[in-house]
Amino acid sequence: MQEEEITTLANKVCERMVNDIITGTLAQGQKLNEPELARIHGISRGPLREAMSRLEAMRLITRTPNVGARVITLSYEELLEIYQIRETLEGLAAKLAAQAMSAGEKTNLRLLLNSHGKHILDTQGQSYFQQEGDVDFHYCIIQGSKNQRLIDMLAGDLYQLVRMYRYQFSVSSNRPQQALKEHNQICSAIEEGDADLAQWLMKRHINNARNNIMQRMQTQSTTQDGENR
Amino acid sequence: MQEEEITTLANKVCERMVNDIITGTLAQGQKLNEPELARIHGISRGPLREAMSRLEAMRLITRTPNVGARVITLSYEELLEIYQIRETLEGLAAKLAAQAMSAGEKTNLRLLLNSHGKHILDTQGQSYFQQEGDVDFHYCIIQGSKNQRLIDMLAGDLYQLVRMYRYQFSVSSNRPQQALKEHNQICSAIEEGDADLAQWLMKRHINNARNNIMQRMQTQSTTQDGENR
DNA sequence: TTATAAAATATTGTAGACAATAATACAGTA
DNA sequence: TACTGTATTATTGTCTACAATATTTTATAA
Repeated sequence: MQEEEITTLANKVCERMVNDIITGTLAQGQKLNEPELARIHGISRGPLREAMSRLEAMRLITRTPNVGARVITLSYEELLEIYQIRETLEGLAAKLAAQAMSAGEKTNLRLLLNSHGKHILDTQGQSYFQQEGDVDFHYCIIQGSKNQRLIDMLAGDLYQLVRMYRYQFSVSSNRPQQALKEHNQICSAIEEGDADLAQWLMKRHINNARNNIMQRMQTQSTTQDGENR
Repeated sequence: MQEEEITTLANKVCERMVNDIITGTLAQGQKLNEPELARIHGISRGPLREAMSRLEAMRLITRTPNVGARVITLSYEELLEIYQIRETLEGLAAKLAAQAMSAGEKTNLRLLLNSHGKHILDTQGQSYFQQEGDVDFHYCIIQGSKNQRLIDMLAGDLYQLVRMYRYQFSVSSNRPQQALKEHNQICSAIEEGDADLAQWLMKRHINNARNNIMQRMQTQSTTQDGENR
């Protein structure tokens, strides 16, 4: 088999750097030194700069000509912006999914939620898995919309940002049961092909998630802002 | 004064190539030869490849490792996808603008529409200007939303795509009076701070525009598809 | 004549060196 | 001591050359 997943150095390093930024290995606001990064990843500066061009396009880093690149810094305000957009776009995705998902896809979605429910019963402290499970659910619906550009937007740059906020602010869901209930409601609406209801439920779901996260960020606020400027 | 607008070769060439793709100088589906392009723009392949990385991130070109890059090809289906997304996002922008625009900004928006009205009276055939004027109006509202990420999404990649469709399919508005009327309605709602109405009107406006464009594309269909594959 | 395989060519991917700009350290002066 | 201008260093931007892969051409055999 030649499932070698052919790719280029720039691609591989780009992926790695995305993860480094999201997980905080490359800290917020950190200056990115090209020769050093090239050495770390074992490549030359050419491909590295291509990777950085893509990171810039994803808005994970900012670049100033002749000065250099820095990792972005997250903010409460931007998180609000992102959730406003997610609410609208994922609402659209749910609406389209209710119209476009096949019977098989709907079945898989239901099975996914069942497994989540079982997992919550088994380990009622493990919120990390729930977090990823939440991702799976939303990811399935996004895919189900069949709108490729919408999929690219939500499952691409925007999703990386959401992941980054979750990692860096450690705001995994603390309400897995409630979230699962809302997921089930959305799933039912999709199964019944009730597009408008699916859209409305999804928007409310994301709005709830936002309020939850905001509340938790308030409490722990001003914990970040560290050694780099 | 040193308003030199400092920038890099990759940036300049990227901008130029964006325009070449949108206007069709680089035709849909065309293979992009790196040495040739580098020669044309008078730079080496390094910066050129950085520019292409950004074009790829904007999804104006597609790249296959070890094979090369091609300009994207537009399709009826993708245009539908884009309008679905625009309807949602610009609806959100109108809603936010109604809440966030300053008194001065609202005044400017009204003045812009007045000048459009005057222009339509003066030259009732000039649809190209109307097209750009339409852009100005939407652009103002997007900016007025004050949601920077939303602004980036709508005024960035997505907007370039819309421009590209307009150029390549020559679908400028053939209903300037009607469009202006709808613009005035939206403007009024924003002036009154009626966010929900502004959102609803904007969604309907874009939906109308989409129907108009689709109708015209139907008639001229299968006129494209040319000499390059 | 058609199909297959090998050679030749062209194109992309990568590395390293040089040039230009910015950041830093240092010295001189008020 | 504080400040300004200069020299030094470091970093980014760019170019050229080479390596690896893909494409095209040519030759050979069925």
